[in-house]
Amino acid sequence: MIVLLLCLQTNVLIMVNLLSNLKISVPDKIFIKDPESSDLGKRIIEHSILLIDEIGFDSFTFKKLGAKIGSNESSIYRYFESKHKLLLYLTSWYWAWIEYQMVFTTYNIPDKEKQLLKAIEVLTRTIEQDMTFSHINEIVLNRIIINEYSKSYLTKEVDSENKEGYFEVYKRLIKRLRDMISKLNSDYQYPASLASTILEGSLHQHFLKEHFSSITDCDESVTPTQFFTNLTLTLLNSTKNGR
Amino acid sequence: MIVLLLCLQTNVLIMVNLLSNLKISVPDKIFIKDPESSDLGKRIIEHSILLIDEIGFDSFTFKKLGAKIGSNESSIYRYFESKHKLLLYLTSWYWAWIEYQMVFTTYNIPDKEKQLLKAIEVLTRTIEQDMTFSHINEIVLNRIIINEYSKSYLTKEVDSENKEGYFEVYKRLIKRLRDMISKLNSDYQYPASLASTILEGSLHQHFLKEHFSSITDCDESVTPTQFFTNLTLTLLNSTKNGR
DNA sequence: CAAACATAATAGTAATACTATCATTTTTAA
DNA sequence: TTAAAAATGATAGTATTACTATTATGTTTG
Repeated sequence: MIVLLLCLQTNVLIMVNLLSNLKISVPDKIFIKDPESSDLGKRIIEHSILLIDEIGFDSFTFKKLGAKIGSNESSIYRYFESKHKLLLYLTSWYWAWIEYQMVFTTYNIPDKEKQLLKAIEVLTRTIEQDMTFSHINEIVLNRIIINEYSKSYLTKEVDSENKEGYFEVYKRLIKRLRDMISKLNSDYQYPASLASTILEGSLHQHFLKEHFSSITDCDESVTPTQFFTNLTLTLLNSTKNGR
Repeated sequence: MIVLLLCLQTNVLIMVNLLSNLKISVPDKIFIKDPESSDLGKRIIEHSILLIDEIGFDSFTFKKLGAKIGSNESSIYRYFESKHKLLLYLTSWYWAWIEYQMVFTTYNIPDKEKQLLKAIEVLTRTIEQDMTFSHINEIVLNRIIINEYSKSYLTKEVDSENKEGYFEVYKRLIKRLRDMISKLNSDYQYPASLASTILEGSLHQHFLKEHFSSITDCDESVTPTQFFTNLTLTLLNSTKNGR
């Protein structure tokens, strides 16, 4: 047990070190000025995460954020043209961070099934450890993704924004998962739908656990990871070799 | 083929007749004044569906709706205290209508598996036939559910609104599906999570089909119904009798 | 036919989601 | 070192939103 904890801790430390030299890359059309390029920019990101978590995205405004960081509304508009773009930035950052973890932790696993299970774990788990390698609090950001992510694409502008590449990171992540599914069982007919269902469904189960507990089996003892691991393994094993 | 079409047609007709005597019941705390009780109320519902579909819920306002139906903003406020409550009304109505169809079409099916499959079909299919038994266009309302439903519960007020009973219809529908799952296979460990995943996941696959086709297998020839039917049957058959 | 009720018209408010302009401070480059 | 450039701050302004309140007008019904 202690060994396991040490391993986990070590893994986290390795990632923190790697990431402090790496920069999570977000499509640059999302922002006017890169928030990573200045102190004010970083404060905007740091405190927008905290404020959106606190009051919800719908009540969040640049004016309130300005007040919180002792800066001016008009200065924030020099980084993001709207609060919607800021949400796109935060979600792209989050998915790029998850993608990084997924690729990193599955890279050297030769067994395809174990690899897929590890990927599902990374994608569906509750974020409990703040990597603190930066100004971004990943635990809080994870809550924002659960509560607000859908709002980033459930808009009338989704098609034009998709063409601009604003959802590339998310789609790439799902395609990686889809490819792992297909590699494990090339007979399974719906790898992309399964992959997108795992990602979106996991966010949904986390939400239900908090707010509509009567329509989920997930609670303190059962995790969305267990539900989707069981689901995926059962699906892929039973269709293997035309069984 | 002709017989099948006639059967479908007949079923629809039976339902239209039944429903013209029945009233879809929506929790009455959602509205100030029942929109079914007056001509203006019905016009509010009819045209709010069309206008939300046209410009999206985010751009929708009571002022614009008033202009569209030749009525006054202030009159609409006598029916609903906010556009959020109107969305809750529309979604509750929709789920109650789906629930009615599900209960109706599965009632006399003795085979549990066939019954569950029928239920999944009703819950996940594209609405293609407008029942036109009323002022409500179900095809358009279905599109609204796909594009806007999440916004009705992804709010800071979700817990208090849940206590008020605003999501009862939706939860009841999922519980019905969960019970059918459990009846078919009592060994399966996650009947509620599977049921909620089918409902939410189906809306999501319909959305992906329209806007992010690269991360779904659903298209003109593959339906969300097929994906979730295959998924459910495989899951429930493989865990049956501890297999 | 009068009271009750429904709807319409108008006005008003605080907040939102910005844009524009100009002043001040900080950084950088010659 | 100093001047220009860049970043930030302060202020003001606009159209719209999401309502509330009041009063007027039309319509039903007992």
